[in-house]
Amino acid sequence: MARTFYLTTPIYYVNAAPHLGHAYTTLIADAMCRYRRLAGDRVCFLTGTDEHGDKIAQAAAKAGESPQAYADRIAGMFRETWRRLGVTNDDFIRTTEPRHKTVVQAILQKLHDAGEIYFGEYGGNYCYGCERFYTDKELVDGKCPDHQTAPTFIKEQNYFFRMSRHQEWLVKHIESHPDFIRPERYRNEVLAFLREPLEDLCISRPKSRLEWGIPLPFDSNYVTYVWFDALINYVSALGLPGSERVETFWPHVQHLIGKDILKPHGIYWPTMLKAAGLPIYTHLNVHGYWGLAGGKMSKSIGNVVEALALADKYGHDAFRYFVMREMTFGLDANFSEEAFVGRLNADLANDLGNLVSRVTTMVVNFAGGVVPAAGAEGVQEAEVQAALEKARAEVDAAMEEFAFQRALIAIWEFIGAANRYVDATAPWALAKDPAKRARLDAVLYTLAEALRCLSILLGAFLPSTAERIRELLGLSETPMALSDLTRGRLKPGTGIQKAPALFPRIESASPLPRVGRGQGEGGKSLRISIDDFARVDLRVAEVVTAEKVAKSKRLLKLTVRVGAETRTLVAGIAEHYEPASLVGRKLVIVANLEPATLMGVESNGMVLAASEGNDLALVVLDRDLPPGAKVK
RNA sequence: GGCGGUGUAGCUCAGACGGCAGAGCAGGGGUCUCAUAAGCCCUUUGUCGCAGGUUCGAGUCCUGCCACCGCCA
Repeated sequence: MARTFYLTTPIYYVNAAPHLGHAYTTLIADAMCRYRRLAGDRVCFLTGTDEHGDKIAQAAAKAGESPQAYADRIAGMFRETWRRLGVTNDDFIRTTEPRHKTVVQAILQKLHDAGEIYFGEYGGNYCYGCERFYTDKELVDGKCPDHQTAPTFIKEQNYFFRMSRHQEWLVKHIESHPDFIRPERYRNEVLAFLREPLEDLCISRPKSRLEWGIPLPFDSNYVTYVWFDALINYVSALGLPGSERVETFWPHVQHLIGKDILKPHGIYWPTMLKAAGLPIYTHLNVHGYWGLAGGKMSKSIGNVVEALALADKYGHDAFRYFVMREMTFGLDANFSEEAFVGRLNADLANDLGNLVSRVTTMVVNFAGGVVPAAGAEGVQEAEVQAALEKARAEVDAAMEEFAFQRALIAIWEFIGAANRYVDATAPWALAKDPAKRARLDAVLYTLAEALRCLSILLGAFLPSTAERIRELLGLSETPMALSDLTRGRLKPGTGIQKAPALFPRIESASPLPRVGRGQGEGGKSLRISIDDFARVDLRVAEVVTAEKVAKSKRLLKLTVRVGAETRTLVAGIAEHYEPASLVGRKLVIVANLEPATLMGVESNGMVLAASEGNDLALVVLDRDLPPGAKVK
């Protein structure tokens, strides 16, 4: 039974570039919508940008741009990021678009006509940074607790939304709909907040103070408060209330947000909808934060923007997998490059990638690259089938409640079952005995089928990988659907290609000895020849000058003498060495490295240093030698 | 200050109704050779934050304390 499904991400405030937090929200929304499409549902997936308010006007002024030009630029970055990551949003709403303004004004007028809005006076300490008033009690030493700046006393008349009158039914609604706000911890938080009397909500800003907003339809001296404007995007993207798309999708809307914006979505928004005579959303799904410090080791990932850059470094599907597998929906999680690479190697390369690789190779080697006849099914095939059905049911249940982590664990249990099936049936042994041809065919058919089903199960989570698996199976033209998750859809005779590594293992940058496993045998491995090593020109270099690179925490700019030559290089050691302490010291550098520009400084070489966790030590000579001496 | 959450193996975390402490990763051993030094099998480790209490029996219930986090003020 096809359902209608409308999912929104928050619209992202354009005062910052897209980062890990934005990406997580958007990618899980994408996975959810892809999954619903695979299930055959009618889906609308919305994201966009929030572009009004003081902060934007100020950021634009700082950048020397008009607010609109500034918003255009940042909104473009979001659009481009989602395109690059393969996000399948159906629409992208911007609060500066005419279609949005029209709906905001229509709703404001309706509320005004219905007596939900009144004109009143308010005076208080206003912090421009926070875009809000503070009570005397909240100020610390008379200053804004966030910005440490003195607030400005402002007395002004404004329009207020009678939010207080909706408190009672909102509490009842939340109590009678246990999964209205989920997970439960956030529902409790909203209910706790609602134990106190709800105040009316100021929904306007005088134009004398702020022009960058949507004018109130009933008073041109005021613009709409940014939150009131922003929330309405969820409706305005569909059209005016009463229009066809609103009628179709709005009754099924679910929102997805981070816990930082729980209050506007859990309290303001339902009361606004109720007052405007629109249906209340069906679910508010709230996720936690990504921590970057979270332990000892994530120095390599300085900030949330760099964390997002790892998507390009290691692959978009790997990134999707990591964020969905690592965070329990609703709780906080930690992001580190180390954990990312760990997941990539253990789950994607070893389990999934290797399964695809071994199966396709066997079909090519043992069956001439063609899907063989299905043959008879025995106990072992029944086990694979049971594992598939279990995974499918679990994924389905998990996706009902945004439990992406559980869905992926379930899929990986199926991958494990398929890997065990390979070992248990040992096709390479069957291939040696012509009398076992039929059995071999049955095994290879079962495995090819497993890959086909896997491509569907993965379709919502690792879209490119799913597509690549289907290409190998000659199914790139066949649309994916959950309804095809039954044995027997793959036609015998279909040509199968040998798979290149879907997820090459990322070997650790630090040359830790991998002892205890396999003993090497000199294979293809990590080892290099003496000639390989000779290509690296290591030299002794004497530090002539050292200074910090402006605006960088970690980088030092060094001038060094290497033989007769003096060159500049940049080293990420500022957190461990004072510039002055380095002058005159002899270090070891890689002298024939391609030049690179770091923070605007061209670096011609690399300083060698050992590091472990947060500790770092430069490589130095234990006896004096002249600069330029070769190290080998 | 009030309310709530969390604290379980080296790491990340599961553990409705109280009944002999679990998974994945990492580590150790073994095995196969189709495969990405991958797979598969076996395997070590825990004062379950601390201190009391209820109980025949408590990560699991109660009380107090400690640490960290969140919401509110």
